[in-house]
Amino acid sequence: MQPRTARRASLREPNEGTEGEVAEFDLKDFLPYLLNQAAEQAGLSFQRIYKARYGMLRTEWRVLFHLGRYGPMTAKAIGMRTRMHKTKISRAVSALEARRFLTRTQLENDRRLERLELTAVGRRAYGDLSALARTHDTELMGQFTTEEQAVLRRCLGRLAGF
Amino acid sequence: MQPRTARRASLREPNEGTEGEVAEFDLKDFLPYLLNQAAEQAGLSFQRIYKARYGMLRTEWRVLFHLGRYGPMTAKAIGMRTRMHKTKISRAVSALEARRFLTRTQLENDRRLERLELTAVGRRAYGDLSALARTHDTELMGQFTTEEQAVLRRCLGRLAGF
DNA sequence: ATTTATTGGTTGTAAATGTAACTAACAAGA
DNA sequence: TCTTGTTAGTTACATTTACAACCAATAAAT
Repeated sequence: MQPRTARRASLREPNEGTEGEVAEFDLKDFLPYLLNQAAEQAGLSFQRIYKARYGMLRTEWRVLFHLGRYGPMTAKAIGMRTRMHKTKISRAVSALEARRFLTRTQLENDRRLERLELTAVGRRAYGDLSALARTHDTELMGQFTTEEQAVLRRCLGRLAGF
Repeated sequence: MQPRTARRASLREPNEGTEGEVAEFDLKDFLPYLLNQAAEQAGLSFQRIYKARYGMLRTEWRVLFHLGRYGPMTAKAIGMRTRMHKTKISRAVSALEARRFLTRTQLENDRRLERLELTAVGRRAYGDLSALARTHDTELMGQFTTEEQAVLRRCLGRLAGF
């Protein structure tokens, strides 16, 4: 059920300008793609650490980090800082609570809110992971010059909307 | 069931050095986080386009792009170029085939392989989307100076492992 | 030839995510 | 007070993804 001539399909015919004319641009030149690939690669080794060491998800690590770095706050506050969706936060908080990394306390003045606060265990995990994060960051950045680092941070911050 | 004194929990006590000493570093300074946020933001508007206009997923857009840009090739070849896992590619190819964006042809010399090739419809979608992608890229990059753009591309490429 | 390994690709299942609908608490208006 | 509307957070369900097991074709080894 194949075309009669076994025409050994040529798999590399570079296909210039499908629609007719313009200079082709590569996927590697497409900023969103580049960013995605870079983010994926850069996050990988650290992701493995908090996953293996504490069985944590990225969302959980982020929540832990926020509470460790900025002190007790509500889920809503975390949401505003990280732009994580509230359902993600809700689940991350539940998971962290289940592992005794944090406690919730309903606020008296508004019982919809709860103050989230790390336990001693949670603080220890935060200390451990944030130190590793810093190291990881230093390693990643180490391959660039000081100027490159500055540009990189500035541009990424801008793109991220900070 | 609350502590006796309604101690109006203070939600902002900046928490200096949980473990004791070191200068704190912010999540915004953590490269993987920055990259993720930037990638998410940068991809958003374009993602909406291919989703709304062609009901496509990111994986599908990538496969479409590869075939459109580099011509017919096997799933394996796409995998090597994009570092997408083979299951993702497999499903993306199925979806694109179902929508008549591509055809598969078993290769004669090795019947495990199939040559994937865009149909006219697929090529039209590719033309449309890649033009939009280029525009989107230009807009994103437009906010930076030429030097910044160069640095950004170089650093991201390095981080991505290209 | 007949195992044995490898490779390209698919499928099944569990985990993770997005989205919408929901609950409870507060707030405003009448 | 009694709607009506908002807000913080949770839950349910559908979609995506990850990971492992799988199948069929080829290649290598005996």
